[in-house]
Amino acid sequence: MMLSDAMEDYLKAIYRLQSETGTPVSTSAIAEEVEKTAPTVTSMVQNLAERGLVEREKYKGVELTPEGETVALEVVRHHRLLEAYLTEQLDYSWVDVHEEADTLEHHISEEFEQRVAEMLGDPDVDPHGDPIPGADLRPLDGDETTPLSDHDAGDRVVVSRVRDRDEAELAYLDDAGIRPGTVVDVVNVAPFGMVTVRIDGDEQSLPEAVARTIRVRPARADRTPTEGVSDA
Amino acid sequence: MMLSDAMEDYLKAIYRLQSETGTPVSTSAIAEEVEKTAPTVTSMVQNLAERGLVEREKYKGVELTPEGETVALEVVRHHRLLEAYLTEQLDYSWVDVHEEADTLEHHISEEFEQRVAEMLGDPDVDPHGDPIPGADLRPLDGDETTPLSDHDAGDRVVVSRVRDRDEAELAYLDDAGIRPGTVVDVVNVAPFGMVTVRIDGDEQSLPEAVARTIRVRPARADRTPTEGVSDA
DNA sequence: GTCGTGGATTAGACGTGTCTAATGAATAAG
DNA sequence: CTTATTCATTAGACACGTCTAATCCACGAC
Repeated sequence: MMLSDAMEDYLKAIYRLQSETGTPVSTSAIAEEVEKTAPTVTSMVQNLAERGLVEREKYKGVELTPEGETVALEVVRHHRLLEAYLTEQLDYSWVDVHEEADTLEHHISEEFEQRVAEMLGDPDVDPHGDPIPGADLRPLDGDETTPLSDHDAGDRVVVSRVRDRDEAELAYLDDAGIRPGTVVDVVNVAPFGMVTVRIDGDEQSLPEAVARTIRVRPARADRTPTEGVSDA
Repeated sequence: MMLSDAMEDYLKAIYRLQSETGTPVSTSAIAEEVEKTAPTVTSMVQNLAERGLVEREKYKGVELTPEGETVALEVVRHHRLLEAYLTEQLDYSWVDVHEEADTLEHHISEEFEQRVAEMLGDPDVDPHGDPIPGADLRPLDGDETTPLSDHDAGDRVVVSRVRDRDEAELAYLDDAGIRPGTVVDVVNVAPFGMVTVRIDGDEQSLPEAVARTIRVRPARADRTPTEGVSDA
C-alpha cells in the first residue's frame, strides 16, 4: 500500500496516543499531536478508515486496526533506528536526533532500514531508551516502566526512557546527567511540584512535569513502585 | 525559500539538461527527464519563473537563474554525497545507490549534509565519478571529459565518470570492470555500433550506445581525443 | 510567402491535504 | 429533564501538482 507522509504521521500519532492511554483516541488529541486542526483530522481519519487502517466510531474515537498498527510500527522502527544510527554513526547528540529522524523515517527504503539495522547489530532500544520494533513488526510488549514522579522517597530506580520530543527538556536532562541507565535515588517528593533526587551522590531537584516524562524501572527486582492509577 | 520536492526535481532536471547541452532547455526535454506531461512542466516552469529560479522565454526555452542554479547545486550535492556515503559507509553497491539518493536528497538537513561530508573527508566525486559541488555551491567547472565513443583505435584513456541513472547499464559496466579510474585501450571502433576495448589485457566489445555514456580523459596528457562535434 | 506539422501553452478538471465557518452530537450541571 | 458547553463533523474553499483535450505559435518545406 502506498501511503503519503501525512498518513504515516497520523498513524504514528494514533499509535503513540493509543499506547499511552490504552483507549480509543479522540480527534482533538490527534489534532494536537500532529499539529493540525480538528476538521483536518476528521477527514484524514475517514480516509484511513476507508483503507482499513483504523476502526472508527463517529463522535467517539479511533483505534488502529492490526494493519494500521503494522504501518505505525514500521514508521516507529524507522524513526528509532534512525535515531540510533544518527547518534552512533554520525555523531549526533541524542538531544537533536528527533527532528532529523522525523523527516527521514518516511523516506528510507527497506534496504536502507536493513543495512542500518545490521550495521548497529539490531539494537533493541534507541538513544532515549525507547524500544525499537523488530523487523517482523510484531506489536511491542507492554510497558513495564513507571514515571519517576510516581515514586516515593527512598526508592532507587534506573532510568529506562526519556521523552524524545522536546529538545529543551532533553538538553536539561542531558545536563543533569539523566539518561537511560542512570541510577536515581528518590530523596524527596515535595508538595510544591519538585522532585529531589540523588544522582552519583549529587542531589538535585526536578520539576514534577519533567519527572513525569522520565520512565524508570526498579533498581532491584524486589522493589515495586507505587502505581499512579490504582487500577480497576 | 521553502521548495517542494517536485520543484527541486525540476530544477535538478533543468540543471542537468542545461549542463549537457549548454543551451536553453525545452519543455519536452524537461518532461522526459522528470517523467511528467508537457502541460505539467509548463505550469511548473511558470511557477519557477515567478520565484525567480528560472528565466523563461515562452515557446522557446528555459534557463536557470543564478539562484536556481544554486538550488540545483544543493540538490546535486546532496545526491552525490549520499551516493558516496551509502557506498562507503552502508555497503551499497554503486549500481543501486542512485534510487535511494534520489529520494533522500530532498529530505536531509544542513546538519546531516555537513556530518556526512565530514565523515567522508569532503570528497570531490561520487562513486560514478560525478563531481560533488562544494558546500559553497559554486558552479562546477566545465566538463573536461569526452565520451568513450568519440575516441579512435589506439587511444588510451581513463574512465572518469559513468552515467548513474540506469541500473541495468551500471550492472553491465560493473561486470565489465569499467568504473571510474579504469584504464581503457580503444582497440577498434566498428561501423556496426560496437566499440572494442582492452581492459587489463582483456578485449571486449561494448554497444556504442553504452560507450557514449562513459566519459573519459586521456591517459597521457599529450594525447587529445577527437571531438564528436567539430564545433564552430 | 504560405502552410502544415510538431511542440508549447491554455483551459479545465481532479485528488490530496489543509483551512475557517457553520452545524450537530454527547455530556455534565443544574 | 433540560440546557449549556465542549468537542466532532460537515460544508465549502483553496493551493498544489498532476492530467487530458483544445488551442496556439514557430519554423521548415514548398
